This record gives sequence, C-alpha cells and structure tokens, in this order.
Amino acid sequence: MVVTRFAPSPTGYLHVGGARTALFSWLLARRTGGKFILRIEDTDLKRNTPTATRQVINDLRWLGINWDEGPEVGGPSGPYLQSQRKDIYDQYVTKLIDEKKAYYCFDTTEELQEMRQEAESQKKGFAYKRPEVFPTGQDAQKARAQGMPVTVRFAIPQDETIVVKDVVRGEVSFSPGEFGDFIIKKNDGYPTYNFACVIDDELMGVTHVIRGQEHLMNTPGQQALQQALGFRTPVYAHMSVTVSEGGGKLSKRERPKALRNAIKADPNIDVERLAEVGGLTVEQVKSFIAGKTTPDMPGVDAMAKYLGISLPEINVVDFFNSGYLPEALVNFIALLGFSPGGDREIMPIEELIACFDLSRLTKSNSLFDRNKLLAFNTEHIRMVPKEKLVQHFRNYLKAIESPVISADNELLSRIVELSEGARTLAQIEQKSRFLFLADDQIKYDEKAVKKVLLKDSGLAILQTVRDKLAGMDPFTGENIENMLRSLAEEKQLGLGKIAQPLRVAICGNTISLPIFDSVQMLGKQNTLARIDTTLKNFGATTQAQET
RNA sequence: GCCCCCAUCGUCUAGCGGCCUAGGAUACCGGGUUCUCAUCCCGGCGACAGGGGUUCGAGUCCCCUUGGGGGUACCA
Repeated sequence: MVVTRFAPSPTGYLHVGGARTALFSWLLARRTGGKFILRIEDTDLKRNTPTATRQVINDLRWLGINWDEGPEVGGPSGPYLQSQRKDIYDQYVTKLIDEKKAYYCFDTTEELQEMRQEAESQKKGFAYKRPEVFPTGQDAQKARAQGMPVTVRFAIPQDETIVVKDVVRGEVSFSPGEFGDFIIKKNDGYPTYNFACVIDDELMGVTHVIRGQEHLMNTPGQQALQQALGFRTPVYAHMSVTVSEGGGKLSKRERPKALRNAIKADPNIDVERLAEVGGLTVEQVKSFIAGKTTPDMPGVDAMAKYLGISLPEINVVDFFNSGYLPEALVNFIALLGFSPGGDREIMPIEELIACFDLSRLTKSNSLFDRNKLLAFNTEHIRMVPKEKLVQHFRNYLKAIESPVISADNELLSRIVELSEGARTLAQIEQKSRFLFLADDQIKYDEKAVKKVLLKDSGLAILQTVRDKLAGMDPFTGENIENMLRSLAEEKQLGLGKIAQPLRVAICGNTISLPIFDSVQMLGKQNTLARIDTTLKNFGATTQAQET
C-alpha cells in the first residue's frame, strides 16, 4: 500500500508552497487508495509558534486535504508530533553509537564556524573531520558537566558513491567524501530533521516521500542513515519549487516586506496609531520599518488592513481572506509543477485525483501567477454547487466580519445567484454590502457622484425615478424593471443613464447587484430614503454651480 | 567558493526523433454582447536561451557556454 505524508514544521501559517507539497502527497495517496499521514516536525523549539499547528490543521481542512493518521485523528504509529517522540529517537541514537556508526562531538558554534571558513578559503566544500577515536559516553558526561555543548554525529560511510533514485529527476549521484558527518542529535537533546525524518518515515511505513527540491541534498545522507539502521528506502519525488515574481522561493517574508515598503512610501504615517492596531509597541513598529525585525503575521495583517493596502497572498489563509475558493486554489497549485496532459486545466478535485501521476511532475520551477489563479477562481465559482458556494460565502463573510453575514440562507443564495460572473467572493460581498448597511452608513464615492449624478441630468432623472418609485405598488422587481425601461424609452436614453443615478443613490458607488433586484431587495422605504438623502446632499451643489 | 537541479510564448504548460507551419490556458491588444462591476463571445500578438555535435531528420539525444533555482545550520 502506498503511504505518503506531509510533515510541516509549525513555524507559522501554512503557505502555498507547503500546501502544494501536502496536496501532491495527498493526491497520490487518494489516487492509489493508500494512506496519507500528517506529521508535525516540531523539533526546533526556538522556531515553533504555539498557534502554528492549529493553523496548519485549519488550512489543510479548508483546502479539503484530510489525513488518515496524525494529530486529531490518531493512528497506530503515533504520537504524530515529533517533540513527543524523543524516546524513540534516543533509542536509535544509542544503537548507532554502540555500533560505532555515530559519535559524540563537543565543538562550539565558533569552532565550527572557523572550520567552515577554513574550507571556503581553500575553495573546498566543508566536510566535518571525523576524529580517529570516538569519544566515550563518559567523555560526553564530562563535557556536559563542564558546560560544553554535546551533539551526536552520524559517521557517514565515506567510500561509496550514493545514488538517489528520484522519480522526477532520475538518478542523482553524489561522490564519496562530498559531505561530512552530520549532526543527528542536538545539544538540547532533540533530533535534527535529517534524523527524525528517517526514523519516522520508517516507523510510519511511509513508501513515497514527496517534498520540495530543497530537500534533494538531504537525501543521500538520509539514505546512508537508512542503510546503517537497516531501514527501507522509500520512493523519492523531489518537486520543483514555486518561485515568486521577485525571484527566489515564494516566501512568507514577502508580506511584511510589502507592508514595510508601503509604510515607507507614505511620509505622513501615524506610527503610534499603527502600533496600536498592530498590537505592538512604537519601538517595535519603528524597528520593523527600519527592516530590523518582523512582527507576527496577525500584526502585519492588522496594520495592512488599517492602511487599506492589500498584501500579496502567500499563506493559504490569505487566499481565504481575499475571497478565493479552496477548490480553485487546490486546482491551481496542483498545476504548478504537474500537468495531466491533454490540455486539461480546470477540474474538480475528483478528476484531479483520477489523473494524478508522479510521472507527470515537471522538473523546472514555476512562478506563482495570481492572474491565472483569478481566472481559475472565476471558473470554480461558476462550477461549484450552489449550496456549497453559499457555505463558502458565509465562511468568508464571517472571517472578514462583513455586515452581509446577517443575511439568511435564502437571501444569501439569491445574492450569490445574482452575482454570476463574479471572480471572487470579495466581489460578491462588495456588490451586496449596501443592502446590509443602515441608510446613514452609505458612503458616497466622489468619482461616482461626479460622473453620474452631477453630469448630464443625473439628479433630474433621479428625481423622476424617485417619484415613480414612490407611487409604485406593488414594489416588485418586475414593476421596477418595467418602469425604468419605459422611462429610458420615453427619454430616448440608454438604460444606463436612468439606472446609474439610482444605483449611486442607493449604494454610494457604481458597483452593485443588478439594479432591479437591488432596489427591490432594499425595499421601497430605504430606497426612497437614500434617494432623498442623495438629492438633498448633492442637489444643492449642482444648483450652486448652475447659478 | 563548493555541491546539486533546471531551461518551449510575459506566465503555467503540451511535446517523450519525423504527426510542429510548435498546441492549450492565462495575461496583454482589438472588436462584439451588457443597467454598473464582472462574466461571456470573436479576432490578434507572442516561445523551442546561445554554440557545437549525433542523425537521412532534433524543441525532443550528447557536450559546452550562458541564465535561473536550490543546498552548503546544533532550521526544516
């Protein structure tokens, strides 16, 4: 049976790169009827953040990536948090030491640094020099007692070429002696990635390791470890990397960077207010602007929201907050570094599973193109069953704290229906928001007012429309439509000339749901009230201009 | 510096020696539909990085150059 896993380290939100790795592993498992495991690699105490595991789990769930074993669902090979598996790793470390396949080291960071510099000055790659005689357990105890750092290194066999058989890259060989003995147990007692990963993949029965290309250089070392311990070697697939517009790996750092640039570009920024909304001290904000530190994501997001700027979406949750559908995001990232062939692109998840095949992974890196994702999203909004779309919309509204959330399912469903062609959930929200604001909360967009109310006879038409609406009974969409159309005909004008002033009057700008439905849903009373406010506010201006 | 990977339209990609005058998608440009924003429809622009081989024949195989990416941690 195929067993795959996704093994993130909980250092922050799940970003699209991680989501893609998870997705490919998941797709393979689902395609083959195998098993997909979620394992949390939290062996670096310094980097873990308390909420990250929770967030990664949420993000995976939102994407629809479920796991057969792992946190929250359990399984026979648990625990699935590496921080809870220390005893297991220690057993294997001891075994290796006993067999003289690993040894204690007492080097300080500074000493190591020197060795590396020495190697570089000789234009050679650094490889740790193995001692002739391995220190004993007593030596280690003594060193520890003296306050020296104690680590354990794996004595990697130096006499043979290591060949990594990779599904996407073919056979990649590494010359003997190219890399030195690497640390498997850190001074704090926790295992390093390269060690814990090998142990867990074996113990959890992982058959296929799908991960980013950044791990390719780790693989020979891991294979040597597998041999030394008598473990299987799984099938490896090192995926191409997703790069960003600026070049380099798509990184979470781009969001704070974009925010910093935006702040710098604005000369009259209120640092104190910024600190307040970001939940930071003024000092922290200053340090951030200076490029010295980076605050946590929620702080970054809050500041961006306050400034009204949109940061490039990097984390899965960013896409959620921007109104993307998980179906679209999954479909899109699946096609980054994978192609089913046959010109197939837009497809539901079932189809994606059915056509997934490791042999069709792409070798070259790919750039994350948000434009294309938008196109995918538009398509998926159209494709997704309506009830599901309404559910997505509701979740979105809740997350962004939109007033539209007060709508019941029936109304939400109608709004969604009337928004056919929308590209994101954000657009649907934007178009329907005015229905859920109090009449005095409507903000009139300056440009819209100028363009449709103050130009031509916008206000006069609005007055006429107001009178007709006031006398209308019943106040139905059909009656509203008939009235507006016949008025257009009567005045020899396009419907736009009639509808736009009305639109601006009721929603404050030129973007809304179809006008007939908008007016009908808003209701007679509110419509008339908003028109009256509009006439009062902007009517005086025109008259003043005319005289 | 050292090691490794990669290279087709701006971008994602199809192509696995002749089906290629290089296909699709997206972006962009032009036109049409439309009450707004969108959607939608039609048309257009646009690529085999360069140089050597191999072969009757090369986008496809080999080598070099160049370019891009990754790694080089007591991070994962």
